[in-house]
Amino acid sequence: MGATRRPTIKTVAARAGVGRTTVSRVLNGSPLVSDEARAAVQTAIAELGYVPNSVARSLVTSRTDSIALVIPESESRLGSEPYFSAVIRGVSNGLAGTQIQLLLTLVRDQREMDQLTRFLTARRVDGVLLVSVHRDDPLPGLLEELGLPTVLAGRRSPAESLNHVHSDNIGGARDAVRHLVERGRREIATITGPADMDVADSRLRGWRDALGEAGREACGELVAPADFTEEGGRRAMRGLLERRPGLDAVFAASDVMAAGALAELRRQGRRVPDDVAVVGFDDSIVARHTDPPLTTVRQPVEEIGRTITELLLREIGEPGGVRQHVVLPTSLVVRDST
Amino acid sequence: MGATRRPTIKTVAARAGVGRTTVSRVLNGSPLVSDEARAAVQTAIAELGYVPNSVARSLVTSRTDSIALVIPESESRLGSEPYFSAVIRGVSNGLAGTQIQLLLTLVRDQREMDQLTRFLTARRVDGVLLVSVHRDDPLPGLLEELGLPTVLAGRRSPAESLNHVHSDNIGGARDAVRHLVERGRREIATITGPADMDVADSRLRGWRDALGEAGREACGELVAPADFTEEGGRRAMRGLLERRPGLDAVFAASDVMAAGALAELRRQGRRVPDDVAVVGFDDSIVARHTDPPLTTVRQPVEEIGRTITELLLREIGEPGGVRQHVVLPTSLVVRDST
DNA sequence: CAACCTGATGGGAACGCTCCCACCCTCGAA
DNA sequence: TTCGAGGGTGGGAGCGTTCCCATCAGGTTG
Repeated sequence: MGATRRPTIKTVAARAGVGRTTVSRVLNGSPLVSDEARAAVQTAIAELGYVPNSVARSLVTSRTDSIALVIPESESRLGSEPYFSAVIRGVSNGLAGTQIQLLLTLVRDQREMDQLTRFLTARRVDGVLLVSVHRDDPLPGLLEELGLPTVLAGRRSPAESLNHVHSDNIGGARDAVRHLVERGRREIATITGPADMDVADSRLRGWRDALGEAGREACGELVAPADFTEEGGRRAMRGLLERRPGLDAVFAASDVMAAGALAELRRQGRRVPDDVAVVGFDDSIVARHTDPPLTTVRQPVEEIGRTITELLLREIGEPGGVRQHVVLPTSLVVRDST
Repeated sequence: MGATRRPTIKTVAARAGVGRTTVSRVLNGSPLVSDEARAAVQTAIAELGYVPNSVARSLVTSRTDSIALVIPESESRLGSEPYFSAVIRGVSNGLAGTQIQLLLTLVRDQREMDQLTRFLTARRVDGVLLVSVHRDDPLPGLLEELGLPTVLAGRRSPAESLNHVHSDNIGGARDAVRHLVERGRREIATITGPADMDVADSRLRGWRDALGEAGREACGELVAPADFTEEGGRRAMRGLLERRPGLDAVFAASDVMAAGALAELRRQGRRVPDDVAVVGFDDSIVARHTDPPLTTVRQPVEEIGRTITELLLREIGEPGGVRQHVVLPTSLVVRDST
């Protein structure tokens, strides 16, 4: 019964006529091996089809050669939000060429959070990427305490102490609103993301800044809070129209919310952009397909994914370096909704 | 310098005044432990904040408590295709309540394929989920050879030998085309997915079947091959209009391709649905936002994710059972494009 | 020619766990 | 009273690596 078990380093050593240590050295690229020994080992490896057991290696090196991407979101958002897919793609790109594996962890409730805590405490990964952080998220603090290398996509607040990468949310939002001002819009409202996320704050601030520049008042009635969902965008739009029937422009802090706003505007018989102009944020796939196609702020989401990965790999390679903070530029994509 | 190292099972044993084995038994829920001993161990664990080292455990049990989700796609598709996000969400749901971790592996080129092969050969996961399989994909064969538990979302061919789950692609496509027939459309074309994917085949077959039922000829000129991308859908539509200027309906094998088709139709000044009716497949987020909103075949993608996960867990739990084959139902969602 | 270095090598120990097995104790049956 | 059964227990071995250290050959130095 040829259920031959997998060859180990010992098998290889025996076959190559050398000691275990020499095989290990070849495996790890040590220069302290003679050419003959190296050749013999390599032949043996090839003949046996030997693959090192990385679990055993992990046990002694206490590295896992894997990182976790943690997405702490209510189940609904991954999927409707193309943002996450793009981040994943970027992370995967950043990992290409390394031997590092990507663990994907969706945290939906407290139970999953507890499980993740144990998992991280057990140091089953070499580092963590954290996406979509909320202000009072306990995870960043835990990670800091554990001393586990961490990079955030986004930040808890402008005073973020951990490594983090985000796009220029303030500037992007400002550009969007400036664009509306230039188009001659008089009453420019905004639909914001969740109040406990810095990304929502920043985009709101960009809106406010641009209005200030233009000498307009950023009246509180013009601000409608939502939650980055389509339904939230719809509801926010409804509220705005009730409070300010005369508004002629809306800046939504995400494309998905903008799509909801468009739906509500259509339902109420307002024409876009004739009656109301709409700008989104993200330049996700939905922006190209809405009716009319959406003017939006493009942010380099995939590049965010790649960058957080690179920072994390650096941090894992040489821990305790200076905390990094990278801001990536945005650009306005003008379509037919303005 | 309190850089106290993490407690091990030995530390706990000493503190609880028992042997290592007893601690291990408590950890693994063995009934052969007295109540006092169990209590003592649990107290010690709590006091020390002990977390078992799963790497060490893996080394001896040769289980990894993780599975891989392999997405063998050219980089462009994850992200534009909401399909993958939904599968991921379903998989994550299926894993909730287990201790099993999800590894996400994007395979974009041969190098990454080789790396994955080594990874799987080293049995660094307990099982594999494979999504978006192509007919001549070498991976399923490799997995079969390795005897690694595997479940496919989709299948290589109707004769698939591995566990697999897919939606009723033939039936869904047939429903879509029947719907077009009922709407009185005379010349119904189709835009297909890649010829080397069964999912494309099946949807094509559904189109053909429905035409047959209606006593129409499934003329080859009405078939435009594409690749599940928007640009592909656009090009296919252009080709169809050149060959058959008189067509009045198109069934696209995915929403994203349908969106491309819509764009091309608009460019050429054809009205949808007045001149040409369009049906997509997936009921992804784009379908709701196209202009006009897209009639499409809903498939339960998230459920596919959950189901493949459940099958995989079962297979891992008791290997060598009967190969499973699950088909999930689709439903037609009628919107304004037909 | 002795003392020393330097490169190449291999065995022992350790990483933290599970599992096998031997042991002890208590109990009920013969 | 003796014996066997069986629950509860703990020590040893082993999982497949890496790392530390001792060893050895060969060459260089004074």
